Amino acid sequence: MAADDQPPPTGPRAEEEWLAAYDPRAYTPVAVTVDVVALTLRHGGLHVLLVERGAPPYQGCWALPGGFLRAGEESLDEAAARELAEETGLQSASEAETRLCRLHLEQLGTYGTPERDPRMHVVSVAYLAFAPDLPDPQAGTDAAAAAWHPVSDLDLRPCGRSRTAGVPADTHGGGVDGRTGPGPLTLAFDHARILADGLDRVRAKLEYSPLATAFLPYDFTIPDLRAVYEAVWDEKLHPGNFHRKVLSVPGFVESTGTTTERGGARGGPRARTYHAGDARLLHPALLRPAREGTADDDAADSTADDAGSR
Amino acid sequence: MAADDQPPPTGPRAEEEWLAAYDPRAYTPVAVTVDVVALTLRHGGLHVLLVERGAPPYQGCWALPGGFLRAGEESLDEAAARELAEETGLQSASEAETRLCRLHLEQLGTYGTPERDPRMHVVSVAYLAFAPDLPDPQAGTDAAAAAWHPVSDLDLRPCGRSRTAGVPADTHGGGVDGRTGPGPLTLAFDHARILADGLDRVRAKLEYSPLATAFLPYDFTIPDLRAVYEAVWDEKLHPGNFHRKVLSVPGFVESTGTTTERGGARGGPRARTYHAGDARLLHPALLRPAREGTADDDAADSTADDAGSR
DNA sequence: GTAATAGTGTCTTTAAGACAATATAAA
DNA sequence: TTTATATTGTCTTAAAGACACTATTAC
Repeated sequence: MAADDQPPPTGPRAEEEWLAAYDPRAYTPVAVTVDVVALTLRHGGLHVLLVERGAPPYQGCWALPGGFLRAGEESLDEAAARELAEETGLQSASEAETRLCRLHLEQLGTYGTPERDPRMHVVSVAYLAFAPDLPDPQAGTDAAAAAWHPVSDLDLRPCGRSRTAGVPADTHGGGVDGRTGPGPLTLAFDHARILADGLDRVRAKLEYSPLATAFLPYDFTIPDLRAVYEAVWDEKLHPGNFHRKVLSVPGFVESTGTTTERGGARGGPRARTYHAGDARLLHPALLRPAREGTADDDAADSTADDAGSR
Repeated sequence: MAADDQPPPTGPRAEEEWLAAYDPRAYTPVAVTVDVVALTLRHGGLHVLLVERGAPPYQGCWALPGGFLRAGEESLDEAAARELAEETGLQSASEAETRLCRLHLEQLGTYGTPERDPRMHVVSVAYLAFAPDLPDPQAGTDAAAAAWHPVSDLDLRPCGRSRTAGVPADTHGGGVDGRTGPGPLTLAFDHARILADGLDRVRAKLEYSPLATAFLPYDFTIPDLRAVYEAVWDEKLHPGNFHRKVLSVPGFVESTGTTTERGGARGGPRARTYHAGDARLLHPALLRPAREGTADDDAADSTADDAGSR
């Protein structure tokens, strides 16, 4: 269903309640927001876009960028794209087209426990975005501060166990590049959980989809692509086997016929360049090397999508 | 973020708007509902639970069971479980425990285009449920009628292209078992899309998760399990290879040491029985046979979850 | 008996992973 | 020259799929 049948206030289904469905202001409200887990690769490491909260709760804490769904005006996808454009500061149409056109945006999952926001019941639809190296976000637009943070600097443990709302995690002046913070940052609300789910998703998705290319510019080399996999999976891959394997998957990459201008920073021949092929699914998949300790204790289903077949 | 920063009405971020976030009744409302794609196996075929709408819009059409999120009272998961229990008529605590305890419930995705419900902006969080053969739903509880419909009888084309709201698809008296309908049924709202996404998800999930066992009673045979795969994938599988493969995946099934009482309906030896093992991910996966025509045109990412690794 | 099915064995092909080797470019 | 890296080759092992075979049960 979409909207009908018993409205929120419990009780038998009477006619007046039926009609009440047409005026939702009459009963307990729910807020709908959209949050974005935006990932990019900088200096060879995976980074996530965060904003610093300027007001309670969790004042001074970092949080995922997001905002209210504009009711009646936009879809969830549109709201996510809008929030991301606002928060990255890529607001001008030209820049947004240039930098965000290659952006991949997909729904991650929806989080809606009543107590996740102390003020009211908030249902947040989380999105996952991958983009090639983006510039530092322009402040002044929205949040107090926005910055790319290395994922490895964040505390992603199960939950914000100590819900001491508003404690500014001692790393206030972490700097705009987020790389000088002292200890692991804790995120506001249940954003650590959302980010963890997003990381699980992107790690899984690299296996059976060609989305690693969304982290790279239009033309790239096989070693570039390998660097994406190594950063996201946090594992070294065998260069030779990786190279052969990528080329063996139909539709993954297409040769441009040219090579890079220079060799690698530390020597080596010039690499050939490629761009993304037309495959939407990798066949066969690029399976992650089996981790011994992590045999079966992965999350088989935490929250949201896939629909990817193979 | 969860709830803060600019409230829906556009404009610069002023203090009064900030405070307005604490009284969401002040601006355009959004309704949050939860819809469930409940799948079960009956007579060897995949069936979905539908309810017949008793009021406009789409009066007389079939729709996914669902209802409003009870703001402040329950999480999304709880709302989905509640709706499913209500709609299947398994309301009594004992029955619900007996029949729904083995139920698998996971979030599918969230649908929120402004025009998906003609009355107002409704954001629907869709869930996917698998269960062993369930009884026919008890009417009288909620919707006008609820019934299991063979998935093959439904029209799942891209969209409800003819949005002629309220036309009762000529199959009004299709019967409670939903198997005597004349033509393919069309679903209300965007429920055809949601169902299609759910089917994509379950088909993909059988590959790398042991969830096929959620369609079966506690004890089952390998041929039972094969029947689940064949019904969901709509493909015949090689009995010998399937049998060996299932047994070769660690943690998929565990032998009970006994066999069925009788052989197959049409002859054959008694099969050994098993129950689900403790693996949460299949390793190696049971890959679907490659369809020639469907090489790459699957949906690589339509809407929501996974977080399943491999 | 006849027909159908459970379960196993074997073989071929494909893909993954471990190494090794060669060529090219930076310092 | 030295060192690092791109790219290709070879070999071993694991798994998928095709096919054949035996044993068991319903009718």
